[in-house]
Amino acid sequence: MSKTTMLRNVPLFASLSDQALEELARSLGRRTFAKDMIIFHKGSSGQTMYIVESGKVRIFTLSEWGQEVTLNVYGSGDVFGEFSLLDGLPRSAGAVALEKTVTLTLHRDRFFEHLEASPSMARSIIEVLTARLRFTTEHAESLAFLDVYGRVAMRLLDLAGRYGTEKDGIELDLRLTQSELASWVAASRESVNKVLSAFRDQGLIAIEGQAITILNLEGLEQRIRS
Amino acid sequence: MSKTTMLRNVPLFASLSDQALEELARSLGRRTFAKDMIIFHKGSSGQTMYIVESGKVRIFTLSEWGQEVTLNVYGSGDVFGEFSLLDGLPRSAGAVALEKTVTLTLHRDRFFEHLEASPSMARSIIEVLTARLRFTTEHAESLAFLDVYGRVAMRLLDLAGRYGTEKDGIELDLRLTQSELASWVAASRESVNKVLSAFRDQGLIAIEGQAITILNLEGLEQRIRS
DNA sequence: GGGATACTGTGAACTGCTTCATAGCGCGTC
DNA sequence: GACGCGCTATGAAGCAGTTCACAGTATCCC
Repeated sequence: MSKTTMLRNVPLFASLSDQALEELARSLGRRTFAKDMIIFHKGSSGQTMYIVESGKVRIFTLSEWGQEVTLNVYGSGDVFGEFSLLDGLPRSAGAVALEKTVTLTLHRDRFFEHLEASPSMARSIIEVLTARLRFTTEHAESLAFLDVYGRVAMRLLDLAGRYGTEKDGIELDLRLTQSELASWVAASRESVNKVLSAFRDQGLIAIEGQAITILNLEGLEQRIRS
Repeated sequence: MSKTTMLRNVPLFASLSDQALEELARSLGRRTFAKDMIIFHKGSSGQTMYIVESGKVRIFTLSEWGQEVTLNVYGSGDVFGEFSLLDGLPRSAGAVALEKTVTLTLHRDRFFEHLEASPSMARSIIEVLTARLRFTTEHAESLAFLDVYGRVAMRLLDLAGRYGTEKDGIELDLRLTQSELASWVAASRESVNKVLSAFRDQGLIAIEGQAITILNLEGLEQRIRS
């Protein structure tokens, strides 16, 4: 896939004009990371945004008790590190390559050069950021209202939307343990286990080792409305 | 207070240059609302941002069962309706004047005119939005981890930071009922009542009718670390 | 004042979730 | 193969928070 096409699929840039996009694409660099290589550390002063071209990246931080907690996992086409690109603040979490991964990179200075040259680009970036902020604000509040079933369902749907590979349902082949899933939905590992079992028994999902297949999207969605 | 000074206190515009700010100030209108007047309805296509010059505004929406839920209350110096200004999407909630209130207004078209003229303004807006997004994302997730005590403490501190009037502690003279507070922290009215009583007994706050005075900020902060 | 209305305060029963405990399973390694 | 290790599975006990029920208090209106 061309650099321009990759950029086009980044929500932040999705509504840019073809011309602006191609110019921006020319500023993209490319970096390759071997498996288990650290891409950046929490607290470091980030100046770069990454787009995953191939491979998989884990975003992590340390919990209060020094344990690594996975915040997110990104795959081909996903963007990470864009906050530091935009606001210049230090990285709020670390990133590590889960396998060999190739990324396109965009440097803060390059980005703002383009921005100054193109007012319409500023406008579209602002609109996208605002929409995202609006969504996050509304969404986040609803998290506290949901029970564990709802929160697990929500997270599964989120993952499905981002990684689902269609195949007798939507398959999630992320290698995530129940403990990780638990930390994402603010619940105990045991509760998540029981929720998953319940979903399986209801025919909403299928479980095979660490792979989860979503059989019934709508059923899961209904579990969210508390 | 002058229009320029009001603008300067809006986080979104705080880092603009004096010149840019004064130009923007000239585009501000002024609107006055009588008590209980609707400022805008949920779903309407907003084009305007408001800065409260004097008075008090309640942001509200309807719950699933048709009941009005207060999302926020804004007072002098606060900004509301900025999402629709920035992204052009419909209002996600309604706004009503709680008392006679005077607002400064900024129209979407005016705003973008200035934006196109000033690239550095775009930059600073993007940085502010991103910082806010970053904060919201990180913060919001922690909500689900907190117990009711923590969530109430958090909300009280938030309100204190925005409305606190220093006076033998930080006084919150918002007329908010326990039910409203409860809906903000995703808990039952009864639980909130018990939490408040506990905080009072611990000497963290004082309660007089619907006014709450925070006596011990640090004590409250400690209740947040789950 | 008397009555209606809205809010606060508080106990009792119930429930969802956590914590604790224990067992089983899969996999790598010696 | 046998042991250890990490993950999954499941049941029992405990607890935080909800729901329910009702009493008390302030405020507004006739």
